[in-house]
Amino acid sequence: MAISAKRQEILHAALELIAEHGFHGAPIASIAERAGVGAGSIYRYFKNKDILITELFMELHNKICAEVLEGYEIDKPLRQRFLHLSTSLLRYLIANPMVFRYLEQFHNSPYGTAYRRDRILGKGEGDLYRMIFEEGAAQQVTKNLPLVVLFALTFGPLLAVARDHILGFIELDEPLITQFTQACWDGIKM
Amino acid sequence: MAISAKRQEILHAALELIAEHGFHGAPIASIAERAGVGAGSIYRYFKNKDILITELFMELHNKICAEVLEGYEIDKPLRQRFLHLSTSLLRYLIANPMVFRYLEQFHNSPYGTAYRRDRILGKGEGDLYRMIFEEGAAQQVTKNLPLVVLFALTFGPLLAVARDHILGFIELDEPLITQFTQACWDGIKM
Amino acid sequence: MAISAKRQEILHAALELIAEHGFHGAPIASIAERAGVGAGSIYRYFKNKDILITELFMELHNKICAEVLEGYEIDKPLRQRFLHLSTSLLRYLIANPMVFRYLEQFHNSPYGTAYRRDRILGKGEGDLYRMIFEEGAAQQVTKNLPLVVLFALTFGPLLAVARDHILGFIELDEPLITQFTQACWDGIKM
Amino acid sequence: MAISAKRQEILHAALELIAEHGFHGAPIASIAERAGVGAGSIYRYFKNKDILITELFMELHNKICAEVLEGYEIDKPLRQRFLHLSTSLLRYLIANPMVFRYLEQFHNSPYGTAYRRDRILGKGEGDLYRMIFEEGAAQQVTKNLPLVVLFALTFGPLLAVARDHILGFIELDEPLITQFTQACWDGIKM
DNA sequence: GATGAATGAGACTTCATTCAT
DNA sequence: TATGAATGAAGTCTCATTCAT
Repeated sequence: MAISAKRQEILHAALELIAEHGFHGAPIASIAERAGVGAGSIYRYFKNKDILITELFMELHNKICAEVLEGYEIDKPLRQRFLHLSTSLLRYLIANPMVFRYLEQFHNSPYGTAYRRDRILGKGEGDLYRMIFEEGAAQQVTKNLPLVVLFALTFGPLLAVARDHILGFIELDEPLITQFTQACWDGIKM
Repeated sequence: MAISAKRQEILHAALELIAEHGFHGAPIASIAERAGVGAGSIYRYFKNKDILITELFMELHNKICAEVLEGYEIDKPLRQRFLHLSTSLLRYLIANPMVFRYLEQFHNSPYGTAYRRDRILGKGEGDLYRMIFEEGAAQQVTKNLPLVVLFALTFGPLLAVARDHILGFIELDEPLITQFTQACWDGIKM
Repeated sequence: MAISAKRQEILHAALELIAEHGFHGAPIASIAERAGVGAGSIYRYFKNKDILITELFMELHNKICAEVLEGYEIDKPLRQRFLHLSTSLLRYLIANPMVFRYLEQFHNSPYGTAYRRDRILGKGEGDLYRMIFEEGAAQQVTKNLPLVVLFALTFGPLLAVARDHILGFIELDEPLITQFTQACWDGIKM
Repeated sequence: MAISAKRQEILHAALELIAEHGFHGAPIASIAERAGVGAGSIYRYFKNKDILITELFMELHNKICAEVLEGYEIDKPLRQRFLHLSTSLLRYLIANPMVFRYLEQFHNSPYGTAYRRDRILGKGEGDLYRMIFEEGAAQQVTKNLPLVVLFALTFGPLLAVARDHILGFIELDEPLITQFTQACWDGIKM
């Protein structure tokens, strides 16, 4: 197995176990077993469990940002840009339920606390949303509310609906995704 | 100490510790110490830790339902009823940050998974929202979307904004609460 | 078993194992087994292994100081006081070989490093020796050398000869003890 | 790098690490890193860690013996020979603190136990001392005590004072070294 | 020959739960 | 009834040693 393949194997095993059973259900021994490596080997790739967990988060985060940027056109109208971002994000999350559940676990844990503020501050894909909200406020297209509130009106429903889809409470097909993201836009538009 | 006072003491201690430090930071020994009882005594009131945690959730849940119902008038217009429920709920959560954080911990843990479906099925205060959405759809006042999606459009932003307030990212005052709940209504209204 | 009896049992087990096999040969599990308690129980009496080891040292140290003071008469001539202390100490060490070997392990470990300076500074029985050396220098009875050197001339041979006795290289009987301590006195006297 | 240069590199790295941090602070990986070789390579030169440690001891021991013999004149008077040996040994130890600390670590570990008897039996430089003590007893110049006791009276203070110097509790300069070794002689002379 | 990735036994420590007092 | 000491399974991490490259 190539050197970096093993690292990915470990990250993948951690992703699956944590997504499925939470942090409690993912002891190092289980991660190692599922990854097909010895328990001690994990420590060659990650200094400790915290770092494994945090690096996994960062990889997933980067992946999502890249995904959402795909096809994003910065000179389109605000509404269209908003819908593009939200639709892409939602599609990605429900297509990758493990990623979604991992991120949920992560943000609701001591590990993730430090990274919550980042989202607010607009690291990553948040920055694109922030630009939309700021332009929107200037042009009186979106509501003149604090950024934090607009983020809540955007990500709150999106994550909730993704969760419900993944838990099987609803089946989000393309028409529904479209209707849903437009409803989100209704929430923030002037 | 009266028998049921001691039970409340234990629940309160658990609430505080779990809200503040998560489940990891709330071993039985600490809960007992903060409650001012012996560790063994907890097992007189609760068969095991899981049950303590679940019963605490149910008590908080009931408390919230009762709180939200306060002043609820079923024959007011849909919009007004929606705003009443959402405003009350949001006010309660930010006035009781420990409750909020406990519920977050709970829902993002193996314990809470089983109870997520309940919300969807309309146990508790969800039932009132459900009636609003169903009436709204019939009268073409609210969007004709699946209930689950409407729930997401309602609770998603509300919980997100409550979290941001509690984490100190924003200060929700009355005017902002009003603007915010109206924005939520904008999301679901036709 | 009385509460404090169990603590003593643990200390005794640690003493034996460490004296016999060194720190490497005394994992918590073995100490617990020899003490006849569960491994976890040790942590009820000692916050961690370091503290167990340090507290054991302090108990032994205090015991030795008490032992050596037995019958010590501060108004006797310097030589007699020196011989009393040294003889008592040597007798105690060879009568309690485990104690001796524990102290040797302790002083030659990261734990003990911090306590070496104490001896120099005259904590414990060292203080009595220090008084002898200072009076001796003033009266021109003992050599006018730095305290540290006089300590080395006193404790160095004493510990060496105790070790050899315990390892079976020599059998120290009373006459030999007497001759030996007098030789030590010869080393420091003017 | 010549084959035996690599072996020396490994021994030197082990010496430094063990002297500085004890056996706990000298895992094979660290020794290899400091020696500039791969971890596995160490096993080409030494069957296992125990043997590396033991061989290092033997090299140091031989070095010391050679050093002490330098300028030793077997037909000088006993006192002069004693002072020569002790002064040389002490000078060497305080000039090579790593060597001293390694030897201390070694002797106070499971590795070293087996080698303590050797010293008593007069391997190495001990043999020269033994001759002095035996001649001294015959000529009634030194005390008529068991060899083991005379060794203790000689090496005990010497090692103690070397340790104190290395730990910084005292600064041994030439005059002090002279005074000190004479005091040792006072301890063993008739 | 040399390397260093891989291994897994074993170390310390925590904690839910039991039970004698 | 209430207590809290006792337990031991389970978790994280280290490290001597091996072996494929």
